[in-house]
Amino acid sequence: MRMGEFLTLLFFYNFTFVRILVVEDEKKVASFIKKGLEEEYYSVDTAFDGKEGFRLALNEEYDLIILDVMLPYKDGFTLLKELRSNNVQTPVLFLTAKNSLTDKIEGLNIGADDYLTKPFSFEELVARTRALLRRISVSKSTDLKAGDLILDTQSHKVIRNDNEITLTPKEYAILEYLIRNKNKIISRTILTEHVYDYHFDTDTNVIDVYINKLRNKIDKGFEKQLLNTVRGIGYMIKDE
Amino acid sequence: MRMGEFLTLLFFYNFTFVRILVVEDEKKVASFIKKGLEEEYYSVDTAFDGKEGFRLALNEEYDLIILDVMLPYKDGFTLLKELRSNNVQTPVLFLTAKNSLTDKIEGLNIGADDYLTKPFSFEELVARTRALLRRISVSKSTDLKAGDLILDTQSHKVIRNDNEITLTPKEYAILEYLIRNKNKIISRTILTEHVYDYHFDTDTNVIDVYINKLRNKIDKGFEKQLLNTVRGIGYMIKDE
DNA sequence: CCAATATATAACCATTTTTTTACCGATAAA
DNA sequence: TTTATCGGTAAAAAAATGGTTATATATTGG
Repeated sequence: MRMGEFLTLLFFYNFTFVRILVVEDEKKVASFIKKGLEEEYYSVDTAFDGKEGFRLALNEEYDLIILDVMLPYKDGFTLLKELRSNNVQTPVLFLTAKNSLTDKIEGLNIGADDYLTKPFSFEELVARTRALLRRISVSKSTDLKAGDLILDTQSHKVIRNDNEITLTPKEYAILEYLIRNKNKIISRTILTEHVYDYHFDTDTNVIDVYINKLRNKIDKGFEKQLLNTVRGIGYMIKDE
Repeated sequence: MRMGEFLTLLFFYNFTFVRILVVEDEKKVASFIKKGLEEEYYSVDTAFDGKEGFRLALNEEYDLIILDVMLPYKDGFTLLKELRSNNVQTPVLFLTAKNSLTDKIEGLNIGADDYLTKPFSFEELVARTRALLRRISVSKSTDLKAGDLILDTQSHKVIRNDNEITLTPKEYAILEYLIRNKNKIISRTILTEHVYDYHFDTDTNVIDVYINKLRNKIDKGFEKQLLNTVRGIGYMIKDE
């Protein structure tokens, strides 16, 4: 694989999902946020202490970090400072337990992009999240197209020939990746790696099976077949 | 004048702010309109480009939007279309720079309530503003609709197919929220947050149970199902 | 054309999510 | 006090999804 291709893949990998890291020691709160944000179609990781949060923020690529101030091992302020000094510029939304800290944050101005005082409404959290993501112009709201097929990234539905087709999450994930990389040959390995977290060889034919399911849903009965197989390699969605 | 009357007058003239958003990139024109309307006791916000206008219109609650057609970043037509698709039904008064566009507006009929061709007299603007506000305050119905279902926000009753259905308070609360946000996917988290005051995870299936109760009351026996489930996320009321 | 290999498809099952039913306690009405 | 209604819990039933496996079909090189 040439470097150019590799970079292209990385590029698309990052923009397919909007990734959010939640660093919060109260597991209930953490899983509540995770669940809620996932219902908004974000991809969410959680960390329960400062160290783990730091490790993840440093090694993975997130579009947003939601960060509790009070954390075991390493508090939010320190964590953020260390991230910034490691050149991690991911926007951060602070969660503060007490009102008293609010001024501190405003005063400190240590690079947090926004903050929220507990207890907060989930809707508010979503609003701030959207605002921050918009600010750095990460958006998942534009429709994707390939030929006469429209992929609605909001509702995860597909429209072709005026009728609406519902996709399952897995079907959607595969189709989205293929459309984002349309006119490029996508190998099964890459596709698997993207849709699953497998970073190793799996001798399974899930991808083939899902391609078949997708074909039944989006290509069946149409003149032009969007899902093309590239023998020996993988698949490609064509759109001139 | 009795005190009561006085208060009533005060109430109507001062305390019920009629909020108007002016989206206009020519700052001179914008501030001219703002100043003039404020002298008429309206509360006026301004935005100088389409994006900012969209943000404000979406997040604040205006009674009227005065919208220039030619705007940076996002033209007036697009802006309006996006607002409508986000269920913002605020009446819009268009400002068009050229006469030639006039017909277009009439033809397009994209949901503008009135328009004014530049240059206009301020008096004319005020007149149209009054007319629009009057029109909506008269026609303002307390009922909510989705398809052939009518939700009476006064009596908390529902009418579908000519027969009246009584809802319990909880049923009503859920249905009202869904209808107010119709054609949008509403996650269980958001729905729970609105119907209850929980701002944390509740590991319960009340929402599902109530959806079931609602379905029995409003969807049973009908061809078109209003309450759609979005697997893994929540529910949505559809109405095209 | 045949054997080898790759892909497509159908059937199937485990798991997860949603729907439905039954029931319980609190509160209001009779 | 008894009865009915409502809000909510819990668990069974039903449906959708994810994925495996087996088999059929297609493609390629020799």
